[in-house]
Amino acid sequence: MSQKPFVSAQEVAERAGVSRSAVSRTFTPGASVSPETRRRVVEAADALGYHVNHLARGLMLSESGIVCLIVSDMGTPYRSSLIRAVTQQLQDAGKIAMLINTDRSDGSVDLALRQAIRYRADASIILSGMPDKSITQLCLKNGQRLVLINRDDDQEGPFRINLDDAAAAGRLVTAFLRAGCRRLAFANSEAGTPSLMAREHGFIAAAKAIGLEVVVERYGPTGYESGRVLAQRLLTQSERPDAVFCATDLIACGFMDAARHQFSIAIPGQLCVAGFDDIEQAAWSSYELTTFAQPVEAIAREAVTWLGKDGSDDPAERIHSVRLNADLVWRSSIRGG
Amino acid sequence: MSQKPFVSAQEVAERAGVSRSAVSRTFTPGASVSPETRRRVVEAADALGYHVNHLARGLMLSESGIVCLIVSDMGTPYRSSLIRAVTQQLQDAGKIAMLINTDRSDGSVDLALRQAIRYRADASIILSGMPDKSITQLCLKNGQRLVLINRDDDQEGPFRINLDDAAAAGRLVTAFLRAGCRRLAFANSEAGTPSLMAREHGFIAAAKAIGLEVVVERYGPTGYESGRVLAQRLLTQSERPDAVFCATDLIACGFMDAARHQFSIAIPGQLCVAGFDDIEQAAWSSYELTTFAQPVEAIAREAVTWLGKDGSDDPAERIHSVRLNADLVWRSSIRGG
DNA sequence: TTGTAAGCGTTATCAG
DNA sequence: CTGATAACGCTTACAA
Repeated sequence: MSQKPFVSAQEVAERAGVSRSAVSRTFTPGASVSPETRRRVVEAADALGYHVNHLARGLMLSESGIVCLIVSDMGTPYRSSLIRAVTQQLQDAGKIAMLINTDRSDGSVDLALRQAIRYRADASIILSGMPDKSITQLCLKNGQRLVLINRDDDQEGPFRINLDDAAAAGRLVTAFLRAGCRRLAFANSEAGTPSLMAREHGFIAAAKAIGLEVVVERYGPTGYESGRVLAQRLLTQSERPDAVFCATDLIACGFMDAARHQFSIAIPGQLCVAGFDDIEQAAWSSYELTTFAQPVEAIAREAVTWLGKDGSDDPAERIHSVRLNADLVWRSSIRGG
Repeated sequence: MSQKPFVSAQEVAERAGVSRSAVSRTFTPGASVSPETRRRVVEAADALGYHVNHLARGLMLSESGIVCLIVSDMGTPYRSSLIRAVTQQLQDAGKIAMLINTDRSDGSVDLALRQAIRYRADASIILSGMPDKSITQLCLKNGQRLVLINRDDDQEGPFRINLDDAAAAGRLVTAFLRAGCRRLAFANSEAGTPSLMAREHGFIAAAKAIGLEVVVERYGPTGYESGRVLAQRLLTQSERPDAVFCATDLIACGFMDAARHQFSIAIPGQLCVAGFDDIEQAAWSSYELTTFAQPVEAIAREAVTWLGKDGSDDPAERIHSVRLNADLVWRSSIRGG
């Protein structure tokens, strides 16, 4: 077809009979253009189908409007709902999301961040995995802002959004106790991420505080199938637990399904179960799972607002981390309530 | 901090003691550079933390490497798994995905495509909603390639990937028949998208072909809750159906939950159920849902391969649409099998 | 308010 | 193989 498909400001200017800077100004929020000029420019632009080239604009402004989302397991309910919330809020803030899938390998987080730098993303938001400290520094040095969600790291540069996993897990012990449970168990994956481990440790600590032991089992990746296997292991022990805290809802769903259909255990009659994340499925009537809600909207808001703040603030004054609460959502997988 | 955060090829050239074109060539796949020059350039680049600016590169090549994904309801299992597959394959092909959330309103698909043009995306892949024909033309005129997934439209320009929904739905009638079912029902949402309607019509037509009527009910958006409401309506009728085809798995899950827990109907004993999509939850033991599998990997592959093809081919020879099969996945929500 | 001109960081072209 | 030079499309002083 045509060799030069995109319309440039130059062509609009010619058609409108003005200079190309007039065109530029027309599409720049805080610029002064006479109403008459603006009208003619807009008219010509519409007729020609002109759209400002954000690549070129980004080149000039050294602000691309691009924010990279670095994610693995994005098919998972919790992850995908977080992506939904973040993309929506970014768009509301006039930015746009680039999505990088890091399922392949662990080093791929570093590769993803390199990609973000190449596209001169204004920032990167990391939802999974953990970048090498050297890459983090590289990003920061390149003026890239970094947000870590539920990564619970102690690096200084990035903005960190975390949940109070341990505190939440602690509150659950009381709930189990009120339901008359005494033999507590914790079903975790082998992923060993900080938030997963915080839930485990918080639960154990709170139990120990009132003199109860917790049987801990860890297996596989963080998903439904692991929940089934964990049920296999925990429910065949001589002293069967009467309360299980699963590290995530997905694990809890697998656990409940195995408990009911394979071991014919009544929930919550003979066994109380809790999860974490409050994915959509937790509310389905096959589960009715009591769980802690990830405040996805709040997380997204925190991230986007922080990005919106002027980077030129005194770095010392800038907030570097925020801790949000995970509220307990009561459903019928725990007795009482 | 520093005012000019990003390192440019210029600086690398100076440090390496070569011209900037030498630097450019070093990072351009098919360019000729002497091993010695390359070594010095790479060394300098590493030391300085240089990364090619893809914004500028895109400006030059008029090929940004960006592909826009236009999606609504991305928190949904089927959508998110498709996003996962597409992003992965795009990355494997050396491209990168921009994700645009169109949950807000219907016109937002048009807005999204405008955004894609601004960032000079090489292509846009539309997973939900339908763009106005004028916008489609605008994209095509701007050299943007367009892929429509399961949009089942008859526009000429875009590449269309569709499932044979009607044929799949037809095969299901036979399956229900073999299970001894005679009172068929179809549970649909009110969304009325082409693929949803094709399933409905295909099912009705195949049933009529063997002399059976189908009770059709439509309600709300395409989700779990609608499935519950649809169960409410279909299972309280005087002649209760003994087989229900739900337009999507999400609807089917809601339907099954209501049927079992609210109406105490045994599945598949008293009622056979089928869905569409084969989301992860369909395999969970609370559902064991017989369903049609969306070939997400194949869809992603078709899309990305088509994008990879040289756009300069004779447009007449270029393939404009492909139709994939949805295989039936047998599970225990239908008797026999 | 408007136009002119410089520069952002690339890559392609073309001599050498 | 290498280096100078001209685009690419935009914004923004600066001068009119």
